Amino acid sequence: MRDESGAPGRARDTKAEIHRAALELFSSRGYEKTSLREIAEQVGITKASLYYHYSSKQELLQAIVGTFFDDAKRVFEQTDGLEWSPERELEVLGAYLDVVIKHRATGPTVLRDLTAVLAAFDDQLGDLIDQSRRFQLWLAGPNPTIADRLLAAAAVEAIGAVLSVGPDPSEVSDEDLHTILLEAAAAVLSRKTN
Amino acid sequence: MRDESGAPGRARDTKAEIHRAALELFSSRGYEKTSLREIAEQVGITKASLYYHYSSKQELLQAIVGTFFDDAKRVFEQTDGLEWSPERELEVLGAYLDVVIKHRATGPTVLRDLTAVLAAFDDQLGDLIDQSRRFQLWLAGPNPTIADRLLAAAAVEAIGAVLSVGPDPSEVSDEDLHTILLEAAAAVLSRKTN
DNA sequence: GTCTATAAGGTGATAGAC
DNA sequence: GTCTATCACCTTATAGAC
Repeated sequence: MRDESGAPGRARDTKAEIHRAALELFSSRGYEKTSLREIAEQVGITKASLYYHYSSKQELLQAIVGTFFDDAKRVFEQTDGLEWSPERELEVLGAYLDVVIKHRATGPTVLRDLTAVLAAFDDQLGDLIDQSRRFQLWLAGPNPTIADRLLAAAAVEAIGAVLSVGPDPSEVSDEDLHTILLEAAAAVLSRKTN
Repeated sequence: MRDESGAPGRARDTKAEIHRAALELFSSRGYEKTSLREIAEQVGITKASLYYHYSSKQELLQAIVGTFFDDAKRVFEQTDGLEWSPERELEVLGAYLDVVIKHRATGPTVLRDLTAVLAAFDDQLGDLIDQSRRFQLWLAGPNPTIADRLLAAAAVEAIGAVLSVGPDPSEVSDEDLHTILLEAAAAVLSRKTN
């Protein structure tokens, strides 16, 4: 009766280890190609035990990618009803960049098996895509041309270069990463007509 | 003895239809989640017949993505031993952009199931990654700082915004796409120290 | 919390008739 | 070129003992 859900006792270690092992395997081998047997093996338990902690493979994926989506969603929502201005544009873009930097360890999993990720978030998917679209449209500025919208998309893509450096901060610090890529994205947006 | 390999007789239609159906299904449902049964069903043949044309699922994927990789490789190789200059930088970037635009229909498949694609090109993978890295390093210019290399990566990522518009040229023409995104990528590269 | 054992079903691939 | 029939395998998931 000691460590149920709140207490950080031994019981939670297994769940955390499963999470860690899954993230690692999903990132390197991909979601579909990683079987629950492999994850269980790496942790040192059996498949059945794994099911005690996570009731499905999808739930495991949701636990891994979910926090990233939540954070991203918060940034997207931030622009709803917000009046556009050049300064706010940079602020919002910077906030999004921070989210990507923070969750860059989960980045490869999202990139490598987007299909599976999308399937796992099937119910929230409509909202997410919608908000992402509104986010990019907001970035495009007032009365955007098609070129403006394309540039907004390119700016967001440029931020994805975060993943071109490894997850450890050996080469570049998070601050440098933020500064350099925000500059890059801003340079793209500066090509807009407004 | 009429239509063997060269002649465009009826015989080749099935193979082309398989290719088309597979591209469509891979793009929408993903590679791993698309079964050969589904592809065969869509074409109106059986799985076994499919195997007459493509001897494995991987071979089908290779046929779909292969031409894109070949074209991309050619652009990458182009920079080997080529002396860097601002003008050439734009030329090379434009050539890469053209390749992405040309193959944008296969883009989603590569993006969505990168894992499977990488597995299918296991043997050529070392070369491809190596050449891609050299390509980005060349783009970074002479004596690049870490920031320069990051910007080169961001420029390449920005070009990926091609996929944010659909595969049909209804909204934007290929020429406009080229102009706008080349400008965007150039804007990113202009932040470099050289 | 973890185990063994097993269910139920789909997968890629092959053999051989037509 | 296409079919029917089948194989061997692996998967996710569950039941119930310890």
